Amino acid sequence: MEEFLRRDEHEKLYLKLYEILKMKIEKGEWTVGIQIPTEEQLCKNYDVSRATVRNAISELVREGYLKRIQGKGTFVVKKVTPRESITINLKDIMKEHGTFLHKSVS
Amino acid sequence: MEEFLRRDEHEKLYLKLYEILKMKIEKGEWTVGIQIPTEEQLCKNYDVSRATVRNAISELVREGYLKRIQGKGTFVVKKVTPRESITINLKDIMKEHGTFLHKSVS
Amino acid sequence: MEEFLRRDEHEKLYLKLYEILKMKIEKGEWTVGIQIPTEEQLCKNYDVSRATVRNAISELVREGYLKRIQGKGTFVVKKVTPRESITINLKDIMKEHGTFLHKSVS
Amino acid sequence: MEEFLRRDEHEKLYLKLYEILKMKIEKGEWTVGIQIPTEEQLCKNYDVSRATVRNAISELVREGYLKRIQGKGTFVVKKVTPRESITINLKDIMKEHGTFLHKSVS
DNA sequence: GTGGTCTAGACCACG
DNA sequence: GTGGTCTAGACCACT
Repeated sequence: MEEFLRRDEHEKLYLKLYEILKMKIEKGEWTVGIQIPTEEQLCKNYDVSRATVRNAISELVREGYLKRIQGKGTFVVKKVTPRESITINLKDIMKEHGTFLHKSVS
Repeated sequence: MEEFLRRDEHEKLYLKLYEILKMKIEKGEWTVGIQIPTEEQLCKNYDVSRATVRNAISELVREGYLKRIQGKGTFVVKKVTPRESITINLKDIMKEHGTFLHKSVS
Repeated sequence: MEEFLRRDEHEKLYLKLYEILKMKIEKGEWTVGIQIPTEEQLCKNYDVSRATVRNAISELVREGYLKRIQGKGTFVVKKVTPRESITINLKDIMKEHGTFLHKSVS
Repeated sequence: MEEFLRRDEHEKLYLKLYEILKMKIEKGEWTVGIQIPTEEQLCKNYDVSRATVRNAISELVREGYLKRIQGKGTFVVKKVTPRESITINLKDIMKEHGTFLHKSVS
């Protein structure tokens, strides 16, 4: 509900969500230690399936920003520093998924 | 299974399939709102490759008759009115998408 | 929604639900082969926790009336014959699973 | 068809499949460079869903034994040496998934 | 015709 | 009542 996830571009949905969630950590909306919304809730907020949500979160877990604890929730464990933000991370993503982000973000 | 798609003529396969599918909408066999068979199924039914099926469907999507939704299926969204029939339509297409149809069609 | 599950009595909640579900099979409301409502749905219908629902279903699975298939659902696999009715059955359960039912049932 | 994947034990299906596939590499049935069966085929062979197959393969990709190439297939890129086999790997798995494999394998 | 993403929705394991 | 696994089956991107 809060944000928007446009389907039109030829960009992967789960990567769009990944960027949004990462931004929340970088901007300080989600600080280290807090529990983020449940997967179910994120499904509703962004109107995507749970697989898409899990895919986005998994990437952030792989990078060490989030930690999942079964039965409890998903938590922020590392801050995203602005400089190691999007542009830099794109390289990691591109390594794994090939080029596809032609994006900017000031 | 149902139909047959002969390769012999010097006509593009996907255009033959395109005509068949369009006819189904025009004849009312496929009405607005219904989900058409999956790409996989169409491959089997007409014994053609995935690319051929997607090419045919893509044309119908471009013309606004079908709509694809990833993870869900392909749906009929507009009726084909009889008068804008096959032969005529191909001309329209060629006009609009000159680069798309590399010619042909007897 | 349909039924009500009062917490007041000194009876285990999951046993009340167990009785209700068993009755549905006995009465023929749920016949062999059908899929019963999801655990999630039962939680809502009777306003109980997931654990309560799973406890009740587990007992019916143990007795051979229901079968759970991950990713698919829970199904009725054996009819409850009227004569092996509730009160009697609880005794049987207690005999077989002494440690399972920690007692009670007025 | 070839193997068997018993559902009964409380072990994750995708890990059972993971072990089977890994064994094929270790035993030399699948050698470096060859293309393994398609995901679709593995679904049929072991009667599991594609998600389960992908989960099993993903683990082997993470460990560097397999490599997926979109549009082409999945290939063996590193041999499983017997000594770094199951027992040792279990540590990695246990780190990620907690204890659950009580397994042996000579 | 392969692997990649996505949907929808179920039960499972753990707090 | 959360995250974890699983099913079933669709379209997408690429070769």
